[in-house]
Amino acid sequence: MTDRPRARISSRKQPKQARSSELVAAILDAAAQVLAREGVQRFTTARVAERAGVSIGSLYQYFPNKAAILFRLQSDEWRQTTDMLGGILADAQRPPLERLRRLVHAFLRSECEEAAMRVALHDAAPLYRDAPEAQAARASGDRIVELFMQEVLPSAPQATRTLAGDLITTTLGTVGKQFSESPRSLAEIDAYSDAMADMFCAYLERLGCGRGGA
Amino acid sequence: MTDRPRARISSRKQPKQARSSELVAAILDAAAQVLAREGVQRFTTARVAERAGVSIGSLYQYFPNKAAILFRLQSDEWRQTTDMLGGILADAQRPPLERLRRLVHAFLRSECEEAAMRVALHDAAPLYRDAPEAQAARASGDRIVELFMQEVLPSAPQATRTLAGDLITTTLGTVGKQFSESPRSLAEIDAYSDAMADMFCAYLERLGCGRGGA
DNA sequence: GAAAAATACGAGTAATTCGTCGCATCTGCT
DNA sequence: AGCAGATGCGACGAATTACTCGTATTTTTC
Repeated sequence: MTDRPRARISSRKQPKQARSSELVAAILDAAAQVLAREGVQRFTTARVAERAGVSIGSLYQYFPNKAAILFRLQSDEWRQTTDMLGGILADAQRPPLERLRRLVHAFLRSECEEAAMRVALHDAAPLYRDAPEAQAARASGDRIVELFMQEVLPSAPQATRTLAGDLITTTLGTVGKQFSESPRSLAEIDAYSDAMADMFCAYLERLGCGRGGA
Repeated sequence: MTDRPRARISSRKQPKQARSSELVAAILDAAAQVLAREGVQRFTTARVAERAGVSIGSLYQYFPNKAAILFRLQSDEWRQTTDMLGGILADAQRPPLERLRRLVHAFLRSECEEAAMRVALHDAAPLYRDAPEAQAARASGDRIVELFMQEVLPSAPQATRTLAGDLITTTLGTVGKQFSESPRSLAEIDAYSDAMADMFCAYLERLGCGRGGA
């Protein structure tokens, strides 16, 4: 824990012409493919460049190093996921616990899509985990959850709410990751989602002591 | 997902004299240290051998490759953990849900010990995850849980029980792993354990429909 | 259309890695 | 003591890796 390779992750150069934007897109696309098909161990800049039909030199004009490519993929995933989850939780029409159940279903479904890439991306975490950008990205999701928890547990003490929110978020994320490592049928996904939602709801209703929603 | 490096993990040679047993022990000890201090990226056979005060050639006489060392460390961890958890769950004196709560506490505490090594070991999973030995090891833990679930949810249908057991096991494992990635105080560990146990108990009691233990 | 800027190229470098193999040393046994 | 097998050694080969840099090509600007 002394001397992990410090990752510079900030971008190297912004594409200004159309062709370079396409090049960056091609690289990201190829990176996702290489990651899914070959795994982290064989994820190399040379392979990504080759699959993208781009020279290795061009790749390094827009990404300062290998970790930056991986982080960019992960970052795009995170943004996409938080947007989706934020949308579901904000739907004021439905009772809170039903929103939570929908969220669990949506999350597990999305985790199981492109599972190979996501698993490999997770395997690559040690390459970018320590980067400050990564920690900042995580924080934004937490705020959404905090608001939801205030709605569903208005009378609980702050500490309890934060702890419960953290537990649910962590469970959803880590269990979802683990779940998606094996190939799953739609029926399995729904069954597991319902079980997880049941668990969350039972927990929250007990914490709320009879003042539950659904 | 086509062509991951196939890991031969079976042992190369059994130590027959005392000195070679000590050598193997020294290697495993050094491996744990290197893993904890340097992380997976810098976990190399040469570094392990050097730290163990042993030549690289000797190392390769007892371990067929790098993955075998990591797998051996992981394997020892698993055995130790399953033994502990099995002991707690088998304690017929206490009501089932109290045993579960104790189990959660014990598991989180043990995860937080040697956290650095465990995190790095987890990062190394892609190196041995596909090995058949690893999958066999996982199965043994599941049986213990299955028995416990029969005790706490005797009237629930088999499918429900299995699903709930799987969910709880997975949650405990993955959330515990994530939780232990940050340094934690004893108070934090206890608070988080209680929250997790609360969640499990609320879930199981709801499933059991009023026939809970604690 | 020419100068300037942006983009693309890919051979080459330096470093690191795993794992082998031939030889030296040690241990137990008669 | 003396031998055979077990153990220990570490320089070395072969492969892979991330990343740079000088040059060629394309696009934009005037």
